[in-house]
Amino acid sequence: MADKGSFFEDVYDVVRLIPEGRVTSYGAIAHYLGAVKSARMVGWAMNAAHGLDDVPAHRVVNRKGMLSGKAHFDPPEKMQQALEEEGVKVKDDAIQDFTTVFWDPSEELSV
DNA sequence: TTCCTGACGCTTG
DNA sequence: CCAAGCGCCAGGA
Repeated sequence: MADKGSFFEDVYDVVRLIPEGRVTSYGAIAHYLGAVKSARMVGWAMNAAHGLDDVPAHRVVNRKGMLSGKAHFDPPEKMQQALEEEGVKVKDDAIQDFTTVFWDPSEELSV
């Protein structure tokens, strides 16, 4: 968060702070960054995070809890697998108990 | 420099 | 209630 070279770095930082077994939505991250209307930018940032192994993109889903970006992973199935490994139940490319495992940066990071 | 596309989200029909 | 369209910001060609 200190060095904000680009909007992406901010996103990466927040995603990296996502605790294990928890997930968040693009909109939540965008909201935390102050770009509520730019949820798409968050997703875009994740696209650039492709080469970053420090960014657990598999913990980021859309507001419905669906693994929308699953198709963008190296092995698409790895996203669901990684989530289940952390204790997150996934069914039909959708996170179960999404509201329970949901992690809001604005709440946990207390702005 | 201009046009198009894109891991989303909300409002309206 | 379900489905479709529009809005937004930024990067790449």
